[in-house]
Amino acid sequence: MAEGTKRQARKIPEATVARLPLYLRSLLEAAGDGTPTISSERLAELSGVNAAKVRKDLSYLGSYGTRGVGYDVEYLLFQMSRELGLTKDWHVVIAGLGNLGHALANYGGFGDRGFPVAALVDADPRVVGTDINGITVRHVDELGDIATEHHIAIGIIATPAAAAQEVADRMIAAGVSSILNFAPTIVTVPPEVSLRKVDLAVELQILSFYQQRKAAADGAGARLAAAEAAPKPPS
Amino acid sequence: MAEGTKRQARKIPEATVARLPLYLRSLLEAAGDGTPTISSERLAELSGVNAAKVRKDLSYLGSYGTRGVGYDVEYLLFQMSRELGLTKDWHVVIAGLGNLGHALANYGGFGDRGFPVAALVDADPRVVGTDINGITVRHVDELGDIATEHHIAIGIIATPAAAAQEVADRMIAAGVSSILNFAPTIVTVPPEVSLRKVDLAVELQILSFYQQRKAAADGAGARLAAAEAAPKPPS
DNA sequence: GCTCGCTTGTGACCACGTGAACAAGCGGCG
DNA sequence: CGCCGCTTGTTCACGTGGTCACAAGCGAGC
Repeated sequence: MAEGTKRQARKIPEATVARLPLYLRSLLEAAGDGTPTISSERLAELSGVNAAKVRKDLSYLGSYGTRGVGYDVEYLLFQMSRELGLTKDWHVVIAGLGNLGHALANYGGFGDRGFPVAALVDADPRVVGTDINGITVRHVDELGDIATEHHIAIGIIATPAAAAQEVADRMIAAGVSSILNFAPTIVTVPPEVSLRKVDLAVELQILSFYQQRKAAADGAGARLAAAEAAPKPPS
Repeated sequence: MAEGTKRQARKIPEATVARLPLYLRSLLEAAGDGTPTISSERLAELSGVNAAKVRKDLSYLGSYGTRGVGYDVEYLLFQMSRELGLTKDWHVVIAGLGNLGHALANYGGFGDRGFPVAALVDADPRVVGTDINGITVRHVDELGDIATEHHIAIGIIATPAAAAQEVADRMIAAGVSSILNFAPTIVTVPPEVSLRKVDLAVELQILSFYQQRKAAADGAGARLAAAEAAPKPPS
């Protein structure tokens, strides 16, 4: 116990981690209805996955269910919140206050879910100093002070693509170790920093691909085949 | 060839499809610099993946490279755009004009990338009739007319969670067959409809999980272990 | 025209995640 | 107190995706 090797936390697969928030939301819903216990099957239905996966995912957290009965909703909520690190608030900073950044700053849903927006930064002098949802926008150069001042660990990048890497670097230098990137570009970070990205254009293009396939299936095969047979480019 | 079985298009793995837009963006960047050809290694670097994966992904589209040289940027751009269905515009409708919907409607990036916003709908009578970015918001009841009128195949849901399923159902009834859901809830659709979801709170919670792990690794193991040993809920 | 270096395309292998099936175990009922 | 139904937790088989390594093939240079 007092060994030099610290006890390794259970290894939870990434795919499972990505589903935990879904379960959490479903559990909150069930708790709101006053349901005392919930079966894996019901939880699966609410979360849009299948029951076997739910049980396996939950088993990574521990054996919190009761055979023949199900899972105690409140208890599971507590354990899951703890595992997800939601027992404390995580202050976030939003960088870039264009259309999207503005919307994110105004969106109250973050604070409700334990992610209060503690600070806003931008590089544009016309935006710096303005007030959004009660928070004054400060200059991106002040990131270091802001981050230590508010104990910020999570940063959201909503800048244009060209500025994203620069902003990410500054955030990391300021001690931010988790970044959510909305800018349509690749941002590289050191391995100890977590990075997730959300790209709206990419999502639409993926939908477009399948839409295209559906359209092509409706008898447009010939045209497609012809295009495929097009000669290589001029050498 | 004139068989009853229509020629099956190459099967492209979902994971590959999700990366194609990244390659496309990198190729556009390279084309902007005037680069005539690009190697898989360079393309990998620009897209943030590894070279072997790039080659395998591109090979699903066909043998469009030249050994010893690389890929012709313009030609590959053309082939990829065609495969992704980006040779034509896809008109989209946005449902729900709260903070996020508003930002999406104002965001010019969609039109530029071939996804012009053709219509806006909302259920709130105070919002219906207002003008956003030159488009008049119409009532969600008119979805059927609007969809056929504008040939809309892609819908974006930016409503509150409670309304999302209802809106999705209406979109599908109106002929929309691809949906991008921003509402924090599970939406179920028939199998022939494509659905993708983006949930900001979920993304933050995933980051929170890993942040929590990092924090726990810094000597807070004892407290964690204690919490884990907590007794089961009152029976 | 031949060789050599470079880059693609692909086959084999491995890891991970998924889905089904089943034993273990809990609570309720007779 | 023992049986029975129900639900979990786990095991096993499978499919998908990722990585590596290498043969195939193209172009340049001599």
